[in-house]
Amino acid sequence: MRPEDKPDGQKRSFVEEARRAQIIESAIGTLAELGYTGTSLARVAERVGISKGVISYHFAGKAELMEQIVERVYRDIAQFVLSRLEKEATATGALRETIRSVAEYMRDHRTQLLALGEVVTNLRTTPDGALRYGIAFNEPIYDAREALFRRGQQAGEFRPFDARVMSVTVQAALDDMFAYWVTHPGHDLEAHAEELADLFEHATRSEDPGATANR
Amino acid sequence: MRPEDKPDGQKRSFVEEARRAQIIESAIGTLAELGYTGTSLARVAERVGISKGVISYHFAGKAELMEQIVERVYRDIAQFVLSRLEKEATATGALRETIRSVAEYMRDHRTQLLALGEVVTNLRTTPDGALRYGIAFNEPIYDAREALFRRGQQAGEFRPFDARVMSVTVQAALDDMFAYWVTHPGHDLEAHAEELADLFEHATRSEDPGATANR
DNA sequence: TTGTCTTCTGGCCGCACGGCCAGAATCTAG
DNA sequence: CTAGATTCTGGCCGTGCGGCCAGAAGACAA
Repeated sequence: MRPEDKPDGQKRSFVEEARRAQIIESAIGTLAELGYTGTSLARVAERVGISKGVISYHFAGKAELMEQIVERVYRDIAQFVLSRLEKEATATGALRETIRSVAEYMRDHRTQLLALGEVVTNLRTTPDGALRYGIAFNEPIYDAREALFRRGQQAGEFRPFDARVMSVTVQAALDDMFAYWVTHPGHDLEAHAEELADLFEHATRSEDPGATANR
Repeated sequence: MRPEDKPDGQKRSFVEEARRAQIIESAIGTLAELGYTGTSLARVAERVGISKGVISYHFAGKAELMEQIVERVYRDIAQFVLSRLEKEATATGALRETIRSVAEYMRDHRTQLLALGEVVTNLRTTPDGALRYGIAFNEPIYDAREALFRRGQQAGEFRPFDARVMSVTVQAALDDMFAYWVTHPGHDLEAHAEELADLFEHATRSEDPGATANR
């Protein structure tokens, strides 16, 4: 019996889990180098040094492999950033720390994030051609950040603005900071992040400097 | 002799140009609906109601067809936005008008911009797997907007900030405004654009309100 | 050592793709 | 009307893909 046919989830052997991780990492590397179109099961297998059939043995198909990549990378970055935010009391500080921590994660996980981008913008599972993830994929991020902005507005730290638009824009700024850094290897990622933090501090802060308490 | 073998460019017959345009439009529609992977020459031909070979007759290959799409859409939007900017005297006004005009273009050219995005993020012509366009594609936009920001800074309208980061971020905000609108059909694009204009006005304006003249 | 369960190999299958071409159809100039 | 140029058809070709499987190889408990 092939293990990927199991109902869902529990009790995978250690060896099996190791193989799955190995294949996932190979797929991540291939995605980052050759893009989604260039990532065939044959190439992923070759990079590990195994036969192509092993992937079919451990994963239900190419789609499941891709989804595992998204799940793993997404969970990882979310955990990293959220753990950093716990220490921040003010909304202003949390916003700046969001940008800093994301930049730091990008610096140390370039390959994973490139792969994530490839899958999110290309994987289609339904026959109608709709993207499996797409932008809607960011919705949980938008929601969380929106809540942060509202808190800052109620505390008087932030001026009144559309929290949803601000959330979307922050995410866009972070995504393109990454994309720009990837294509400009000499670019100073840290400085870019600080510049972004300043940018959004100016964009969000209350017009009246004295109104720090709740009005 | 096949017309696509001509040295480059001039004297294409009217009929031929019409066919090329027809095929390009079909490709744009297909890209917008089914994405890059789903856009085969067969499907593009089917949508026009012609044989697949006609595309090979009028274009050197799939890559040339895709490049023609980019060239056409890119030139169109650039012309639209630049014509709007001519009327603006101040850097602040030009920034706001940039955002407004791009949003208006998006509203009226949804399909074209979807297709442009598909090609830019997927077309690879070199065997090493590098993207044909990628983010570097935005470089002329960055340069022009950077010049605008510097002018505003010298005029005292804008605070000191990194003009390159601000340029990249404005473009990111516009791109994601489009992406968000595409996935949320009920979203108010115009309101989003105004919100963005406010956002960047706060982000860029000089700290000292009195310093409107050159210092 | 033997038997069973897990894991892997190597290769085959059908499919969709982009490219290509021989010849048919259509248009146009003389 | 005729001859040549332009445009199109329909189908064939090689390639690479994801999926699949029969049987070999390895791990391990009895």
